[in-house]
Amino acid sequence: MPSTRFDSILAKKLNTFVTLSSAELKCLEEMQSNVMKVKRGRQLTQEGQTGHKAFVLQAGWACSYKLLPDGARQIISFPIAGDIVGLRSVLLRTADHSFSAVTDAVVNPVEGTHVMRCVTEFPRLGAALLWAASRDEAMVVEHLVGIGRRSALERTAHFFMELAERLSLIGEATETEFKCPLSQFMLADALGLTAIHINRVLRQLRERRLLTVRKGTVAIHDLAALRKLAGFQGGYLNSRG
Amino acid sequence: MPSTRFDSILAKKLNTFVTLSSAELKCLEEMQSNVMKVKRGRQLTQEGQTGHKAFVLQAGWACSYKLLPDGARQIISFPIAGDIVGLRSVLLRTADHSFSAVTDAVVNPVEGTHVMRCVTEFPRLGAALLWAASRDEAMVVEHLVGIGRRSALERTAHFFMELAERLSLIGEATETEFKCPLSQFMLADALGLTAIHINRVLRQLRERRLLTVRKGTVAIHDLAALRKLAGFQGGYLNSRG
DNA sequence: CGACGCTTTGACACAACTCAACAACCGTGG
DNA sequence: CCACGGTTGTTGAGTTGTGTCAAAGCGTCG
Repeated sequence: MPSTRFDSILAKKLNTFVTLSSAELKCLEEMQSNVMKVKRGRQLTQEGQTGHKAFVLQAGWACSYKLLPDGARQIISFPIAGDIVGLRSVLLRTADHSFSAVTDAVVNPVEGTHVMRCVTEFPRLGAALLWAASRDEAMVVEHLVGIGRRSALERTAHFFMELAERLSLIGEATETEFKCPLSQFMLADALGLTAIHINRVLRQLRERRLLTVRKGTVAIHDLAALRKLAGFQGGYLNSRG
Repeated sequence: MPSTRFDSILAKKLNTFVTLSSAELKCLEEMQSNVMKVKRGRQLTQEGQTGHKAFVLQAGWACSYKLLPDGARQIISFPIAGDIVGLRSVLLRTADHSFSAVTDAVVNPVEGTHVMRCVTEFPRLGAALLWAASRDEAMVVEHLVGIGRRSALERTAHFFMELAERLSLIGEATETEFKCPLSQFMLADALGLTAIHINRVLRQLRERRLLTVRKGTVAIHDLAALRKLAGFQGGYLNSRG
């Protein structure tokens, strides 16, 4: 049994998919040896940039997004601790999205070549990373479905359900509550809405006694009703699918 | 120089990313040895299904989509010849989307385990497949941005620009025209709109002398204006980034 | 204390949806 | 060959969800 005391949060996550050998764990930890603290709001990757790194997020919140010519922003995802960002951009030669810290955060920059070496040397580790990437992609797809075919209310409910589940998997959420440092502007840019409309939606969720957002924490009042409203099927989030 | 006469369309595509050795090509062709004809409308993968295969599309059009409880449908993508479908579902144990043939089509079912073997035995081939997967994901992201932040008109223009580029890469489109067997209902479900509204948008594109869709073929009248309207940056589609 | 960022609310505008009807097309079978 | 039914496309009128503009409340931090 490999040591667990010094496992990174990423290792814990991948371990739910396949149990990694100590050699594989060692490789994974080496990959994350380079630590970097970043201030909130700091941009780490710029869309269109080449010669970039991937990042493992150790602590804090981040967001990946694209900007349009008219200044509009679409947020793709909110990576949290244990998530990998920019793996895709390593394969395509040029980053297809930007990436910023939402809160003060800790990240590990990783060279693309380093990742490739790990993957070819330890195929099982490669498979685990692929699984994580697939999970991320499934989240983007679910996001697409939400924006395309769910009402603002359903979409917002779904967003918080997914977030709750993800945070709970890393022990940062209970059944009834979790921290969430996202402003209504960010929620709006993620959900394809206006900050003003998000505000109205949040009020409705509050008045229906489903969910309250206040001072950076989300309180869930009626989980069952929320899941029903959102049509939430969390199967794509954990490895036991 | 490896033979090109018997290369599959997938091999051609991957070859633009890295030049494959004959051993790698052989492995790739073996992967595609299992041929299967499917009638239009036929569903090949069902969301939630486990123990599924991936598919390489050789000819014809397909679509991958998700259905919502209320019967609404969101189309994720329209795979065309040379595209791989369902790779992600192989990693996650359960398919996260459905997959149907839009026209009569020819596909190669591929076992997930077979893919994994190819990847571990030929890392460069694995990298090439990863590149293709990254490209597909970038398309989904761009799709998300469109639905979230572009108007119906811009979004539709962008959709056709991307399609034109993809088809042109496999030699199925000229600068001014290509075949497109998608009904307005499908366009609607892809673009997060109503068929009725798509119809109005298409009329507008026609009246502005930008693009005409008629009888399954799309005629492009003003490429430059369309790209500008759509804010189209096709960099994510080809391997020269 | 003022300034700034974020939230909240109201009144109004507009893009996209719904409902309804009809026209064009296509494959099928008589 | 034509008649037919079903699918797809087209158009109009009216509705609604979400965006826009404007203003005020609230917290926090310097």
